Amino acid sequence: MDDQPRRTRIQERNRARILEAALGTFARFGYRGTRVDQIASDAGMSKSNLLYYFGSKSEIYKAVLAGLLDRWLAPLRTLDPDGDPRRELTAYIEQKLRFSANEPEASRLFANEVMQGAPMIRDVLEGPLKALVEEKAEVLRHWAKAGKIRDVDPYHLIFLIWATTQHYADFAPQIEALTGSGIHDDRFRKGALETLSALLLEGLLPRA
Amino acid sequence: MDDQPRRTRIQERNRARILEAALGTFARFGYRGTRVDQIASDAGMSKSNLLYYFGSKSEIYKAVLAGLLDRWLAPLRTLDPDGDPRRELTAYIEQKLRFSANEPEASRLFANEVMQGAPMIRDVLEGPLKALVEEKAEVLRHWAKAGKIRDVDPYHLIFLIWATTQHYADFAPQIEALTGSGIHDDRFRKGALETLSALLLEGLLPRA
DNA sequence: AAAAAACCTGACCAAATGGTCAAAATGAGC
DNA sequence: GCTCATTTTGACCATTTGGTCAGGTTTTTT
Repeated sequence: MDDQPRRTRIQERNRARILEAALGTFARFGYRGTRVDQIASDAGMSKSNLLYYFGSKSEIYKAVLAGLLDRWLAPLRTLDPDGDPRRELTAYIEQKLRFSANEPEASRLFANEVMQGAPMIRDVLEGPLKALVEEKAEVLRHWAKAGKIRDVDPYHLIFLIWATTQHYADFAPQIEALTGSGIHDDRFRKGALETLSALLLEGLLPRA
Repeated sequence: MDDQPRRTRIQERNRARILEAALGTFARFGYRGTRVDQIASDAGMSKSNLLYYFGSKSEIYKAVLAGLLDRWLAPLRTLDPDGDPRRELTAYIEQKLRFSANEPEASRLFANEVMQGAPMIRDVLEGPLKALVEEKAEVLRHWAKAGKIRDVDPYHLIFLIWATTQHYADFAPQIEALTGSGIHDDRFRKGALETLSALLLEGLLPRA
């Protein structure tokens, strides 16, 4: 598949710099809104030099996305069919919130790519992601059948967790404007986790 | 404030066309990623003619956003402090889902603007929106004190509703790839509403 | 230290982009 | 039909953008 690229130290360092800078601008302005020049200057090098490492804008974009998808997907993989639903789901939410806190730009880039119609990652969505989600949906159905959780549509449940956790990264400016804080703050993140998992597990209405 | 512009029929029609086309491309590509030329061609007119109606790209953008904010905010305004929490929240979720179904592009444009740091609407977020949200948070706290709902952080609760409902518009391509359907579909929307309100109100764990 | 390879720069280019303008075409009011 | 205001066009412009390239500089290898 991937042949070993055999990279120099300089290459290693500069490619990393470029990818980091590119993540920032792609996340903010999308693919079309991003200027190669700006990536270069953010990465602290000339445009010519940047293009020495990545032949074109779209090549940078693909490289950034490729590194991103795995990290985005990882938390879902850890959902354990044999675990306790309450524990498992709380852990899942926590991992997703942590991702939003630690890599908000990655979250926003993913959102941006999907909002544009997922032109670059459509095959991943329809292939590996779809398979994984179906597998985990089956886990949820199984829990429901065993009476461990209520019988709800597993897809909408998964979407709810994605939406709420990613929201803290994707809409960070709004949240900051309204609350004066954000998911990067430890206390805030703890509050979000508690409220989210409590609502998801116990619901809003008082129990009889 | 706004002086009456006194517009021709032609102006009325062409401005509307432009704003609609602009909504589409701004939602997809963001401000910087959008090309004036493309808006014009989507609106069925020449770039020159478009610029006869709106003097510049940013003028178009501002006009689109201005028309959008009210519609985005409207549902929250209807939350009635004297109503039954269960009814009120379900109605709120339904309105937000309807918005995602009927105006997905508006939802995506809003998301895009916020993700870029809300440069154009920051003052609205920090002013009117903040005030309205604080007001409604107070309603939720009041319900909690009256024992009508559980005592949860009202802000995270509001974010949960925003996140989940908007997700169906903003991440439509992903949802479509995974489920083969989307919020535009009546049956799908009904399913989303039922699952969402059930989860939010009753929670996932079976009641004792 | 010489040679080879890797790295970097600045000048350059064609295409695209936001925007202007004078003049032509179309419409409304009489 | 005639006049005047509105609308539309196409040619044009300066700037920006993605990308190339020849040659110079630094690092690595021998």
